[in-house]
Amino acid sequence: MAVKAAAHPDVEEISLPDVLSALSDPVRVGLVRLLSDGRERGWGELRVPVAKSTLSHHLRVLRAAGITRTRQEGTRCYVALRDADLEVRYPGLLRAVLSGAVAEGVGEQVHEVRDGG
Amino acid sequence: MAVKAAAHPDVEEISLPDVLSALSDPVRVGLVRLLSDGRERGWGELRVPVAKSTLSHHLRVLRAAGITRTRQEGTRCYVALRDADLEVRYPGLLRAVLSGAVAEGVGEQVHEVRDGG
DNA sequence: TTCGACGTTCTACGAACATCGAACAAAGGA
DNA sequence: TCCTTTGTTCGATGTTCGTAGAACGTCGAA
Repeated sequence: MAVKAAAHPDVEEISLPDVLSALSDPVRVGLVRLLSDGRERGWGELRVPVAKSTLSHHLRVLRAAGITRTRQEGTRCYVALRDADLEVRYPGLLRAVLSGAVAEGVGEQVHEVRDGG
Repeated sequence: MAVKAAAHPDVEEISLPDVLSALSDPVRVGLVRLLSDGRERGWGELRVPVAKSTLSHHLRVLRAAGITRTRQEGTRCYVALRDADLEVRYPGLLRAVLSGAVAEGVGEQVHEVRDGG
């Protein structure tokens, strides 16, 4: 199914090992970096050097860990960071991870593409 | 060898994915929680519900990730948290992880044992 | 209805991981 | 020297993960 009622854990259900495990993959960290400005992205805007099934897998892991939220609009899906929820659950964690990732260049393989880019 | 020149990465060599991956295991989080008061522990003081080879493995992962430091004294080994190094490398990360772990009870399977306890 | 675009799921595979038991090596004491 | 203690390493096992290709389902347009 192109559009599915993606399972998003409630804030209370987010688990620390799941979050850290999800963030231990450079591709997923790159996605989080891209989304860290708070703007939502369509999946077509994501440029990741993996097959689309693999990207779907990574986005599912992020979603299941409670790190991102997916919204459907017609056939297209949009993904956004759940930064507020994460801040409530793990204050300071996201910022610490992001600044570390930027400093080390983790996730630079993930890029963004403008419409028609 | 009971005593080995354990490989500790330099502060500059610590990698974020390695750190997050190391912290995504509840047993290792429990060890970090135990050490989070800054006190050094002898391995005999660590009560973990795993075989000693498994404990050795977990401590090696933590050491290789740069999270802990191991010191040898005779036949015994002592382990301590590299909290200062981690704070330099990833400011706020350790505290965020620890408070989340405490809130969720992650790593409670790891206990401490006093001499003769 | 037919077609194309989009994302999910299935299946498969190699790599990495957590775990254990057993064998091994080094330091200290009897 | 022999033995105990302590921690490492090896071999084996079952699981999970990252990855990809192929098939499928859904939506919108023609």
